[in-house]
Amino acid sequence: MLRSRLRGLLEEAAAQLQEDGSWPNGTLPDFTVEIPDDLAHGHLAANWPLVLAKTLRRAPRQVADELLGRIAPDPWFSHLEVAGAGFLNAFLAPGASSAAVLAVEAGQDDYGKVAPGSGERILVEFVSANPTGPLNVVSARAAAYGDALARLLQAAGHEVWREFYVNDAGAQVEALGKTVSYWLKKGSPEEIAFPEDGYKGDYVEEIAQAFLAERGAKALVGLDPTAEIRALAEFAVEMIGRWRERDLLAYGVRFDRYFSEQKDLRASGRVEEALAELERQGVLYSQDGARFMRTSAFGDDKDRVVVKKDKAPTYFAADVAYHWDKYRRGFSRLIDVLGPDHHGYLGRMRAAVAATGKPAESFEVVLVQWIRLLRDGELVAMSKRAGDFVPLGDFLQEVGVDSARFTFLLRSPDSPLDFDLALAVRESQDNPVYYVQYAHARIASLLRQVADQGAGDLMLLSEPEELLLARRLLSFPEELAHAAEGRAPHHIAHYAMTLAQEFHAFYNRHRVLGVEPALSQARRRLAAAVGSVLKESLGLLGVSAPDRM
RNA sequence: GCGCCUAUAGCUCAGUGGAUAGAGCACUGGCCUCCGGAGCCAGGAGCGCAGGUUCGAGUCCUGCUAGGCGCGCCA
Repeated sequence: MLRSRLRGLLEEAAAQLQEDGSWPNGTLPDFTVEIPDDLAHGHLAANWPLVLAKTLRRAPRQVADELLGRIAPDPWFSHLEVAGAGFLNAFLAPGASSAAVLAVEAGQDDYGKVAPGSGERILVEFVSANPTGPLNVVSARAAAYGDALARLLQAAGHEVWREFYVNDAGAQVEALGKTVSYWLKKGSPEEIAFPEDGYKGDYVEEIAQAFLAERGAKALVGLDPTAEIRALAEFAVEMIGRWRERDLLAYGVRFDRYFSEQKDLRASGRVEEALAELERQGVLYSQDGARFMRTSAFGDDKDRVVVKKDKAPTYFAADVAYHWDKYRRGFSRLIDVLGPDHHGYLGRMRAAVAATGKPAESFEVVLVQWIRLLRDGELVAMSKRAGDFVPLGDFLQEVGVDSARFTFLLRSPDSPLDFDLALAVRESQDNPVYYVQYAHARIASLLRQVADQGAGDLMLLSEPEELLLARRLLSFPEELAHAAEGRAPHHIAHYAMTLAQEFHAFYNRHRVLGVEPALSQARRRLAAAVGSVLKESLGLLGVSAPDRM
């Protein structure tokens, strides 16, 4: 909206120059319009003359002058100037302030968003933590990221579905069942040794107690050991699932579906169907008694086993089936948000997608790096199996939802993050999120006090601080699109910080109340517009925008 | 050994190939008779190392160093 305005002006000027023969015809190279840090470089800066210099074979500044001579007057810009090596710097005029306020008002709470239905159908899978223990703080980052990404994509006009893959089949769940069994029998004549691959957290004992309370010891009578462990595992997974949903809900994350590997894939025959599909595609072959998939033909390092010697499908086979099923449900794009420990998996998964005949670029993976948990500078080990982790619920209790989400979303997903728990708790009051929320509350308070007495005159918004706010507001749609495109919610967090900062600066320097009515009303509308965009930004991050704090 | 991510201010991190590299926290000094001082203004200090591409590199390429993670007929 903002950048494209300047871009349009420049392109028109260039078209004229081409038309009258001053410039050669043909496609001109692309250029950037950026928001400089230093206002001396204008509100906006374009580098086209620098880029064009080679094509046109003349000095950048001369190109700039030629462009400048053809640029039509525009109400958004007071003037443009040539600067530096050949930048075109543009300075905003009150027309831009006016346009900014009107645009935000017209958009209601959807300013900058793209109407739904214009985009793709996207399935975002995230968290997908093993169902063998309560969610811990490591999942918090992935949950914040995946949810914010989903919100962003929705804002960008896509239809988005959030899914959590529950990996509830296989050895680890069995180990969980064995551990529950251990606790049930502890202290009784049938007491058994703690399972070698058992889970050490206290929560398993809690599950055993709950089993006794809800089902009673009789529930296991007559079951053979395998059936007993299966029953206990099922109970445990269910209970952990309830904890999981409770924690995620408290965190503001709601999944459209928890997709069970056991029920939705294996029991329903999806794995066999997917394998049959792969057979049809002719990408399977037998070797050493196992069934292999020719993933190496699609860019993987080597071929992978899908059916083991013992005829059981591998975890990989289930995952192939899962993704195949996602496409079959009508999604045109899949985004997997995974931990860095899964990256060894990407090659074969991409190959699998390609092998089922789907366009490779429709399957995206975002690796969210670990957070390294520290407590007073000491590294905290985090292994579910060792029972040494910080549960999500406790973490949120200590740090707070808004504070936690904002902290995670301020960072790019591929940046490893050191998170000192002691520090986070101590400093949660200093969290940048409050800076943004404070700006919003301040505006809400202001609006409670300044009566709406007409439209005022938006063209009076000509102070430097007002023009900066106009620039920031006008850039929001582009910022949003850019963040969605780059799968980068952290751009929105930084945008919100900057907008809040620019509002605080404006507010400290200028008064809304007690100035002439036409100006007062214009400033009221400007403040309201800022408040509205702050709220939208925070909303995209899943952070609340309180009117009072 | 191979692969992925990372290295920017004292700390935690931003930075679509552009100008004098930014923010928050921490530290120092100023700022309300008045719309919320959880705020504003000012100050110091930084791109791991070496090459290359480019008019221009924190950004792209190569090598090196350091840290994290991964390389099963486990899940």
